[in-house]
Amino acid sequence: MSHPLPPLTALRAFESAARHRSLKKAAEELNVTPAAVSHQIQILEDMLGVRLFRRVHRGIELTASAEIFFPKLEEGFDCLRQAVGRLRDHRGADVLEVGAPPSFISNWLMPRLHRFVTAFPDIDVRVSTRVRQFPRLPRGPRGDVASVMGWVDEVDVLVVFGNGGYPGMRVDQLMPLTVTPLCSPALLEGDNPLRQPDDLRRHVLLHDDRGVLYEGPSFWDMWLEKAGVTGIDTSRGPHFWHSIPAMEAAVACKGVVATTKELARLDLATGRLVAPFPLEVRLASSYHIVSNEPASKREVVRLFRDWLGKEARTA
Amino acid sequence: MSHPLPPLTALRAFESAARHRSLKKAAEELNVTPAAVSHQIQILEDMLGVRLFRRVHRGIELTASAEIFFPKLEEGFDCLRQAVGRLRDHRGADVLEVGAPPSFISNWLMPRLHRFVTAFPDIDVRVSTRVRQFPRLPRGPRGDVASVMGWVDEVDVLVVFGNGGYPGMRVDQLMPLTVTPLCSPALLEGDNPLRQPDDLRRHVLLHDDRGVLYEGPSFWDMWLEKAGVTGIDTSRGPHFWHSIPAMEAAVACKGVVATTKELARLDLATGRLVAPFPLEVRLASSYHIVSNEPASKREVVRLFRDWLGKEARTA
DNA sequence: GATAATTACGCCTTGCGTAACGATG
DNA sequence: CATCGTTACGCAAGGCGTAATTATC
Repeated sequence: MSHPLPPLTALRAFESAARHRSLKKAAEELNVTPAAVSHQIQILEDMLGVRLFRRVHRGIELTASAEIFFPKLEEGFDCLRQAVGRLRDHRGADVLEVGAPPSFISNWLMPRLHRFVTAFPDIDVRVSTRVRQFPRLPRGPRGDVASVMGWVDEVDVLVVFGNGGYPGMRVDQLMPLTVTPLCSPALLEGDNPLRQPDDLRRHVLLHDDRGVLYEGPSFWDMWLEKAGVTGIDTSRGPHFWHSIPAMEAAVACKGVVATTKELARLDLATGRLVAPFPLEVRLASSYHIVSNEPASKREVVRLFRDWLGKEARTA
Repeated sequence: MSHPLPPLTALRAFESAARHRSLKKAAEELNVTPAAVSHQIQILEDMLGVRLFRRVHRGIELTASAEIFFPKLEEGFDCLRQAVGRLRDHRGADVLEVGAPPSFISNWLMPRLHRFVTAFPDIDVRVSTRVRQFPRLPRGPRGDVASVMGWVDEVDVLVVFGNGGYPGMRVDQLMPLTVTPLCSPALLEGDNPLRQPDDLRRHVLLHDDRGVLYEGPSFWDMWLEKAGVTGIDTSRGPHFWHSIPAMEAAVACKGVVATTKELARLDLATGRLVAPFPLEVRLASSYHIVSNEPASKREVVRLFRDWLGKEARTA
């Protein structure tokens, strides 16, 4: 324990040579010349003060010391190989771990992912998510950054909503986002039909609070200001930290939600939701593709990043 | 298996840093600077394409990948440390394994070894022996060399009888040997008292065949020729491959043995044997201290070799 | 401001290849 | 004489140190 290990390259050379009972085969395994292996083993013999191989005829034999030495050594290197193998299985050349918020996954990624899987059938895509615990994080960009930094190392690619300022990371903007009111088509008719923005004062406002949490102003305030509507009390109505329950409430005719149109693509297509007004407000924040520096260079990560960008442009 | 391991120094740096949860402590353990450890870990992160440490506050945290990676890695390096430890226990800095023929051990080494042990109480001396299987070995120097080469790597120091020509070995002559007839004191009197060499023709000749096996001429032929005695049939009498049974036969009054006086020191001192004639014949072969090259440099080996030489000169 | 980690730069050791040599069946 | 291991020599890269820098409490 207290003694430092002998040079590791020498140990590796010996382990391989002892396993193969041949310097030549060890040299092949290690992709070096037999001379290099021979040299390493002599270094080891000198450092340990023990002869390890008996040079005999055509090849080598283990000495008694080597017989004592070798088994644990082989076991050790087996462990190292296993350790690397585990990592390769978990985060291997053909394994891609993607992290994203639940709303992005269910409303944007999943409807498209089959195309990536079809295009690259050898890549094992694993999608994981985290529900952000907003109360525990500081609001605004600070909390955003802290959350990303604590997550990005656990995956290969992260898709996050934010301003993109993640130091030391490879960051690509995926797509800008636009906010507009959305509601059930039932609200377009009935007692208080939604015809113009001013009609909103007679409806329940559902609040997707991501605006407040990430940007400062709420989505409703942003949109109503652009729409030139005044005199509406935006403190009314239920608040949601995440977009999915906010949109579900809208689908259930509980009111009108101001949220990102891009995440409602499916509900809009199927008619569960409609956008009653053409005005859309571009957000300062947007979705970003984030990877840490080592991961960003991996082939699978590059492929997926490119594919995400192409999907965002074409759809 | 098929993939080569990442650089081992990088693996070692990571293992140490992950175990200590600190680059600084790892640097201390590895006797390098924190900068070196940091560099190694970045190399590893780049090669694996995975971030391993989350840089946080004062220190580091393991990422999920590192948590998967680390345990087997630690186990692996533990095995390497154990492997080296076993070797150190078996052939450690304070362990000295001595090999010698049985006759040398019981008749020369053991009576003196207590002085070495007293002088160097921290050195754990382990004496081992091999009974040479003469029928299986070619006679003369060739068999001698083959036997030594197959033994010297299993011990730290070998004391052997021979001509000293062991290629690639560190060889020191321990002491020259002289041959003279030895017999029980009972034979000096009685019916056929041994007064002069010529009296030998009326006694049984016991043959210590090491002369034939190592040098060519038998001990009896050598001695009788020097003594100027002719007409004695040296084919008479029992032959022994090893000196101990030959000397035991002499002690038991079975006859007169021509053997190396130096190995009979104890029996001569206690009077179990006597040397009836002053003539002693110097052998060409002698005892040599032999070590392989790595072992010969070890401190304990150097000490023991010097001690052997001093003992041989003073006694 | 103190501690720990990272970066930049340069040195020097280490590991390796080539090629000639040695041993052995 | 064919094969495998060793030796000699020299190059190139990897590993490391020093010192300045960054980050975080």
